[in-house]
Amino acid sequence: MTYTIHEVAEKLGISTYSIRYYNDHGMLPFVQRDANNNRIFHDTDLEWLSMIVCLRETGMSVKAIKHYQDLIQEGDDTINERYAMMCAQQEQTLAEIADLKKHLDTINYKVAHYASILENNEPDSFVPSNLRTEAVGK
Amino acid sequence: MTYTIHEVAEKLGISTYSIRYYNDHGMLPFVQRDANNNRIFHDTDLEWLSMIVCLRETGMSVKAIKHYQDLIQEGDDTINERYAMMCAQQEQTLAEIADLKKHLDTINYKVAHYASILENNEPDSFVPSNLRTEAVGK
DNA sequence: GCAGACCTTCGTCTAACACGAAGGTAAGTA
DNA sequence: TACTTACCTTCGTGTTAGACGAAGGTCTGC
Repeated sequence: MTYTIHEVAEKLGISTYSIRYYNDHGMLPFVQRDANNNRIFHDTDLEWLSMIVCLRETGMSVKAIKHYQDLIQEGDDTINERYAMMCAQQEQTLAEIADLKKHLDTINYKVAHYASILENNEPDSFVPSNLRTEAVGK
Repeated sequence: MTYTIHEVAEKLGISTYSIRYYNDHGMLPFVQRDANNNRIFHDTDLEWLSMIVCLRETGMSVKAIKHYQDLIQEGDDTINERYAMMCAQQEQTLAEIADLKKHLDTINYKVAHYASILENNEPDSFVPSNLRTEAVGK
């Protein structure tokens, strides 16, 4: 089973630009070409790509992902470093989720604030209207 | 109580570059200057900045934040649009948290995988060692 | 035998900063 | 007074991770 770059893009929810970018930067070294030089992707490539997407979306840089992939290719001696990388990524992702939840609270507050104004038909000028009261809404 | 740009940067965990960038792009229109033309920040500026940080970290573009701020300055007629913006942001943030949690599962799997290899002193070559088995680790 | 739909590579453009350089000002100190 | 240190400013370029258009090749269907 093989896929075109467009099929892969759709399957993984990323752009063809990104896929070429990853390929050009050595992050997909096994992608084959057909007689017309078109990239052809196998399921294993898809798996790798989805790992790349996972790492990118959790904030790992392209450079670091490339390094991680190089480590894998170097073999068993690099398992310690790979382990460290994934631990760091785990921690960072947990921290980001926590951050987002905090920010979500602020946004929830804003939504409720506006909803109550709209419901009660209370104009904002009910409260002295200036930017200050708007800013964080504590 | 006023603050220097460095104090604000430290307080909010962002760079002075970012603060100047936001200021230069009209997102902090009330920041005053001292006799030497240095920016001086008040608590209300801090509140605004922390709202900017919240929106940026939940993925709103600088341009959209500027627009939101313009809406606030335009007054009560824009509450509907502001409400819509915050609702969209709320939804997007919820989606991103969900995404991150999914990715975290994948990373957790990797961490456990490496941990078990290191604990049992099992070399990776125990399993036919190639990139494929590494990729997602399902 | 040509249009349309793909594909490629190449090159420029963008957002949101990051950072260095050049130069001004203020405070501490020898 | 002169000098150093430590800020600040503006200006301009560099970076990351793509997004996108243009030019041109190739396959397919009519």
